[in-house]
Amino acid sequence: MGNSAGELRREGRGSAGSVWPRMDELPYSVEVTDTTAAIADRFPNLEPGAETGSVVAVAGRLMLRRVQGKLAFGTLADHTGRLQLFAPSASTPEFDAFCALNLGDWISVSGEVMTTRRGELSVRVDAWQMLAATRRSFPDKWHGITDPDTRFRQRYVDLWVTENSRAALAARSRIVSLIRRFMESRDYMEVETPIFHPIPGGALARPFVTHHNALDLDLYLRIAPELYLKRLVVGGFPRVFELGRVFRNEGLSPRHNPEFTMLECYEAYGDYEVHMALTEQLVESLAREICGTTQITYDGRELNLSAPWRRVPLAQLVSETIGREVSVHSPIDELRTLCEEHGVPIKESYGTGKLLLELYEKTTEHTLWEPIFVTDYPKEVSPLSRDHRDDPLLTERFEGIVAGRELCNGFSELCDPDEQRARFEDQAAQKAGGDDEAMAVDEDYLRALDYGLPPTVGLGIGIDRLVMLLTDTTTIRDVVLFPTLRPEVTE
RNA sequence: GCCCUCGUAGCCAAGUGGUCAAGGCAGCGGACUUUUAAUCCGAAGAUCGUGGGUUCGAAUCCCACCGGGGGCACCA
Repeated sequence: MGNSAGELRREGRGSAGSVWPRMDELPYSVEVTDTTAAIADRFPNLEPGAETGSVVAVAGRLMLRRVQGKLAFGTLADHTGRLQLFAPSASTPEFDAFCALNLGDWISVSGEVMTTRRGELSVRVDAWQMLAATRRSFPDKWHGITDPDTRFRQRYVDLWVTENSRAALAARSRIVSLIRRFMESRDYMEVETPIFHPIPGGALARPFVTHHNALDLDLYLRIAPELYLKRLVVGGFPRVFELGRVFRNEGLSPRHNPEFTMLECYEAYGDYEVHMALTEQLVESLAREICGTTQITYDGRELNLSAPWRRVPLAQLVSETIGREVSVHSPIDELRTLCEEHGVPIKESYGTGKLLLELYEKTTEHTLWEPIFVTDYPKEVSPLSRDHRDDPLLTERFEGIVAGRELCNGFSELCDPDEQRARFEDQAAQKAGGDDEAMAVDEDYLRALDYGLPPTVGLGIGIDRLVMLLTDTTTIRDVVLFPTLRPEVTE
């Protein structure tokens, strides 16, 4: 593909000459009193031909322009919306230059708020100045950009011409802000733990590797903050959360970006029931704030996010799907046969827990639409979760599934250092056996557990997917400002 | 990584073997004092992603490469 940057061209400009504007003529600052939305809010019901006597100063980009000889109309866009500019030649300073503005130019305008004969709310251009010129032409003013590649690479243009883009990304910002407020209102303390990890841990995933020169040390970009956050609980902070980027060296898809944002939080003295309640309350409150309702539409289907959500053990769900009673206690050959029957690829090394999980993921997970907590995952596939109080082969772990996709993962935390060491060693053996995603033994984390981790529950929520859910978008690239792409080829 | 699919001017977009590759927007020149994607007139703008090949003839068919999208695999 070619270099698809906007065409570089700025000539003519009517009588204003070919070098206009000169960069040294552009202002260093400008007064702005109002956003376009604030003006629309303040004057909701003006009659046609009204004059308000109210003078405002607005700034943004000129998105449309309608010049008719001695009278010109413009449409100014800012981050809140659009507003018409009304420019009669008799009163507009440098009227010809105003008419010669290009679509996309940054300008500021001050003047009286009024309405036209047709009743359109406008600002009369009593004074104006250019703030920055576009020297590349803006996309088609009606069609915008349709090519996703161009949209993601030139997000700075996309945000102006694709309303959904701007709306989804603004919603993301608001969701992140609301999450912070929610957590703080429950006495959680926000912390920042390392992104460089000497031992990647806290999740099953392949990490990115980097290198520190002075220490001559390979470091890994974190795949999860989990183990550091639990060290902080050991350190005496009973409620901590981190809202930050994690990195996983995996394929890209409409639901995967190599760097994504995760909320992780830990609460001492609680078990997994506590965080199931927290999750459903958080999601419900976000839905109310962002969507105005808990009865949302996602990908064309209705979905009710109201708490409480169903809680169903994983083995029970699988049993319902395949019409046969199964559990981690089922004979391993029976589970292998069932996997085969359902077209689930398996490995010799899989125990009953892993086989059950595979069955669940391939046959059941995608069928779950309404929010549900799938609980009591096999110990074999949950190396950081605490044993289930009623069944030694299970853990007190849950995943929240919404619209057929995993939204979060949480569990009563494994506090027993000996048991944790055994689980780490089991993981390390799998890693030695060629599993790139298995965990390594983290001796310092084990030392922390030796000092005592109180009963604790932890939770991780994928923020990108949560934003997708609440903004009704089906591709993660629509909720990530600058999604990972191959570098553009430039000649 | 594998499979399918797409790539025509700054943007949108017709054209699927046959004269000099439609049209629109933006940009440029001109007309126009209440428009709403304003309208009208004029001129200009294209290595048809890149490189090979088949053919008398390729945007169109074949191969490779580059980039995108979808799916599979893996995960959140």
